[in-house]
Amino acid sequence: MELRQLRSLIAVVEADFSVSRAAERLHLVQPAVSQHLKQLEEELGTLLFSRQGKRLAGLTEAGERVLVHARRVLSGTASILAVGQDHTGHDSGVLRIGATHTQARYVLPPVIRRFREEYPRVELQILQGTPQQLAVMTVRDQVDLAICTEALHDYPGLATLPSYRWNRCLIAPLGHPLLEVSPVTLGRLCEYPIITYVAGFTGRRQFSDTFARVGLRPRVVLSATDTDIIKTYVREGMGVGIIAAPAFEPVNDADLGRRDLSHLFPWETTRIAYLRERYLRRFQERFIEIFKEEADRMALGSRAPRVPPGPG
Amino acid sequence: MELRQLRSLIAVVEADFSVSRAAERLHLVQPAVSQHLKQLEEELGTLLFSRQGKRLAGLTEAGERVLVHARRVLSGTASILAVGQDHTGHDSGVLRIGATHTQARYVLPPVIRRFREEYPRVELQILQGTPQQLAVMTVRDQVDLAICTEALHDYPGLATLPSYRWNRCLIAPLGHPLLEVSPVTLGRLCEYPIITYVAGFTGRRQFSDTFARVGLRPRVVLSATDTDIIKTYVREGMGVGIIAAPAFEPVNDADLGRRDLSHLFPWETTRIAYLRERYLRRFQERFIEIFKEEADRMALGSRAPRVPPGPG
DNA sequence: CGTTCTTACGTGTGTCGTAACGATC
DNA sequence: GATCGTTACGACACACGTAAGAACG
Repeated sequence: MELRQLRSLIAVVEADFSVSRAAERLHLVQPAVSQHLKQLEEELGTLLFSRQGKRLAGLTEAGERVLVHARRVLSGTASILAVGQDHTGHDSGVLRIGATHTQARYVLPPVIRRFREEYPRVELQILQGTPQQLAVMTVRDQVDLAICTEALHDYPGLATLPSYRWNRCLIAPLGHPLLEVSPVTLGRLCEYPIITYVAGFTGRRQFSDTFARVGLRPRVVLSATDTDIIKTYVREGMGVGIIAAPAFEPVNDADLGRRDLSHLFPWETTRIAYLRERYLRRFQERFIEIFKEEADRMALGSRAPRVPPGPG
Repeated sequence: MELRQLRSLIAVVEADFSVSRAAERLHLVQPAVSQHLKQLEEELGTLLFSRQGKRLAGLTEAGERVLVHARRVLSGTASILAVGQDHTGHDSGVLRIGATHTQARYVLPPVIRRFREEYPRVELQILQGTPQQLAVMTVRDQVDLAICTEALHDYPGLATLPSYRWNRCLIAPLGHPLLEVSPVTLGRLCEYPIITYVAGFTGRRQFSDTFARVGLRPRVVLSATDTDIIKTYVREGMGVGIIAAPAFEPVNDADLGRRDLSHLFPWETTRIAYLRERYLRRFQERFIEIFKEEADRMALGSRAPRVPPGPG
């Protein structure tokens, strides 16, 4: 068995079972990749691909199983290379961060700024996606770190560190009655059209559950994945927004009124996730540190409780 | 990076940094192994070994880190080969079981007997060790499955399945006063010299803690790792034995009296451990099944509670 | 002086690329 | 007929083994 054979296996799977495209990606010619697959199947004594004629159609059961471990193997070699780069003293490399829009837009900027100062030679990549997608990207080693609030529990291969806790706030055009009335209750919220996140994003599940538990049905007239979109339509007067508190920017959002809602909803914990077994380079660990520091600083301004030391 | 380079790295470490002996084990000549190490160090740009002159003395920090992942990589390739063997239909191979003496002597025999009938072409190896050693052997992939009650919690890389619960019983020469008096209490036990397991074995910690918690100090006059040894000295009249109940054999031990002590001590859970990430071959999973079935059968004869479904 | 690792060199294996062939939509 | 995979073949690379040299106890 050779590493190149495993690389070809994975490349073919990720190229939707096109050997030619896999070969391109690997900077090889197509017969070479074909040979790798053949050699693997011969050594293992089993077909890894189901075929339709000559064309590859999918993985056999054996193929699925092999794939899992092939990924582990190559992840291991990547870790080994990373150790090397860490010890050559070059603080250079690539840091691939997976984040939702809310994280990338409102939470990450100060973190990124500090990180860039410390590691100017590290190329930063921010890849966006739904929490679900981020989790998958992380286990597939397409991002180094993922930052999100949801969907991480289902992947035992991921280690997750709690980074900060947050809750929601209400935003509305200045002068809106909900900004004046005291106190705000779940019932009051239901009297107005609401704009918030779509399901699967930024604590939407807990949001909905909170109302459901007391038998209320909020009138969500619009939901979006991005806080920006929510703000936009709040400004247009389509309804009141319920957003993650860290996403409110006092300066840019001075035209909007804001009220804290942490007495109404459960606190959410945003976590940093990465592949449990992989080697984290120095600057990757440092990024996590900076993130936590900035998160703590942010928490000082709010009433957020400390993150629990809980397990991943 | 090539797999052979990683193999050489590991072999050299496991040969106490002798390149020649590593080469022997790998069925290579010594310059070949030297070259592998050199290539690895060159590719990573770091020394992996600390040297005294030409001789290798130990691993550098980078070397230690690389070693961890190199093991993962080769464990992955082993899993891939195992998938292949599972799918070629040959139910042959090797099953390496790590067990303490108590397990190997009193619990495993019926399991092994059934397993051998089902898989006559699988070679069985029973490797003995302390629970601590067994855990290490498992993470190093020197055994496939380890069966023990202790020391597994400290290794996050291990998956553990609860298999059966057991408690202790008292053994003494027939006619011994402790066999007659009713009921047996911790206090009564302290009146007699006791023979039981050494620390780190077969629930010795819980044994000692139980007494300590009520301020009693049992007079342990002899401790051993093997139940056989304990029985021997009980027969010689050196004291009463406190052993794992499954280790009492009504037929062979007819010359000894026995009393259940499960009302005095906490129940222990024996677990089956294996490397979390590795692929378990069919017959390996089947062995676990058989083990659990036999454990259940054994539990029917005792008052043992069902194993909890708890996590690994 | 034996042991152990390094360096040097030749041979043979095997990997990849080119090219021609076959199948499938 | 264009696309995609397989087969055939040759050139180049390189991994291993042999053999000789250098450091260490």
